[in-house]
Amino acid sequence: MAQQEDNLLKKIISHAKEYGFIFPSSEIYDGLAAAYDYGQNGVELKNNIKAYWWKAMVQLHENIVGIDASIFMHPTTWKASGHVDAFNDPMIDNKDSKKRYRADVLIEDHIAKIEAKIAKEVSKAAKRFGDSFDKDQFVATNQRVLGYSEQIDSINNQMKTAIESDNLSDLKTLIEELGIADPVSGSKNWTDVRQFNLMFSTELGSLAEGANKIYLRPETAQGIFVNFLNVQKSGRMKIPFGIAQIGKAFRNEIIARQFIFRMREFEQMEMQFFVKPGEEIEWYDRWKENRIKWHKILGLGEENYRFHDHLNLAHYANAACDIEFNFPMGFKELEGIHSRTDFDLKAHEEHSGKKLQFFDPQENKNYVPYVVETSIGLDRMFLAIMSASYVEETLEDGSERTVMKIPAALAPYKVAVLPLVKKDGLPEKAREIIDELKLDFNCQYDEKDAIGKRYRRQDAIGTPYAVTVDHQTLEDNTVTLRDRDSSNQERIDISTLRSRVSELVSITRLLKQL
RNA sequence: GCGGGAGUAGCUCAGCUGGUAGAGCGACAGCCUUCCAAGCUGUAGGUCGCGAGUUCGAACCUCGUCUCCCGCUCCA
Repeated sequence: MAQQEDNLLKKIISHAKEYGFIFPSSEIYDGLAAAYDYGQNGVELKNNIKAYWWKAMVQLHENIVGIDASIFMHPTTWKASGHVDAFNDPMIDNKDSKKRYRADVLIEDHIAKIEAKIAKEVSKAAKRFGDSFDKDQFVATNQRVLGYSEQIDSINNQMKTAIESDNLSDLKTLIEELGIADPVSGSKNWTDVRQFNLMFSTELGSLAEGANKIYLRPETAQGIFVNFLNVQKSGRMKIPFGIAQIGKAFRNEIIARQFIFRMREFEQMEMQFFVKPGEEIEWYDRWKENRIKWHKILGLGEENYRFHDHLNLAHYANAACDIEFNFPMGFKELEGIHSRTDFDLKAHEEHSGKKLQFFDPQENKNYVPYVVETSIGLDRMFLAIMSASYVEETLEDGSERTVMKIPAALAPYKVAVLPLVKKDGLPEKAREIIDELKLDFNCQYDEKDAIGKRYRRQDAIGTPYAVTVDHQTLEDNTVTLRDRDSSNQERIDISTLRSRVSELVSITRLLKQL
């Protein structure tokens, strides 16, 4: 089974390349790890996904508006958001077990062991002294406990100094002096401590001396938070309201793999919804429901989705879950829905000195709104659609076809117009038809090779409908409309073609179900 | 970053003990053909991932390097 799934991912990667969906970045130079380019068909699919999301969020909600914030942001943004501290981890590897640990966590675990010793002393003493036991006094006077406490303080100080001054070799020395062993193997054979900063940085300003270090945003959310007041004031928005954004984000992942699932440059579709404090859980639940519906309407299979509730919440959240999708490599995060409390806006208030509050006329008071976030990885959504759509079918006559059953509304091309043969005026008639259709739909024209082969080509890129012009067309102005998934054909009048196709492939049809 | 596997035409792969680089499919042009990868003719496309070394001679042997896949790790 696992092997089958691996094969599926491989097949999708290979199909994506062969049919112009996704190419490895700078491939002629051997590629660049974990960077991919969207090709001629990929970009169409990607744009359609964006359109479906944007319409569902912005167009359908009168209290949600969009923005497009800059990728570069003031460096203080990332101090406020916590990324400068939290995205900066000192890591150390054990050479024997090949396990990697955060150096500070190893030291903290060691401290926890000493604390456990103190606790043991305390409980022993408590037994000895019975009811007359004064814990605070014991801790303050017992020589052994005092010794442990001193150890802890000393280790903490050394660790803090080392981390704050970015002195990684001191950190390693500390680990060695404490005799910290790999919890798995017991080995003390450590590599040097290395800093992993997940944010990409660059210099702003052309002169190196005057240059300021700035970061490529590791998430799009902060662009929304810093514009909270701008949008609220200029758009006369009233709580509850949302701000949506589609844009690139960058993370220098230690390991970026699994095709476009984890890339260092990726695109997010995020919506931050600002609510009255105390109502956030109610809205969190509503957005969970709304978002899963958005996914299921696409028809990729309801069994391919599940919620995963977070038990360990991030520092800013009071509720969080993922919508997971059944990718070829198993169920993995596709979208996150987080109740971020007022953490971000408050942090930006503190760092900027600006009030980021909403005056509630009903309550007649100001407050910092709470935030419910929905954040979906566009590239992951792309992969989800590719993997759920890829089908190898054996036909009745025993031949095989590979068909991308991409939801019609998202397919790169909506219609292929095909003259049955390349003579008798059929190509001319087909051109007439496509000239009309291309005003509304992304169309393809193809007259090369036998008709069956042309159908298969369209199947491979997921074109949901094919219009075939035959000799009867010249007589009565009718064509056949072939359905990609069933291969069934219906004969319809050319004059009804546009409305018929529109009905089948429009995003509107999906939106109505939301 | 560590360990394992792999890299030859657009794709799937063959290529013997080191001796001038191959097939099928696909692509392109044309012929033929009235509905699901038919047939015929022709064409294009590879310094065998890259770089060094050994050798008279390297796709093949050695070393290095890059990229991809799997596992570990990480994942706001």
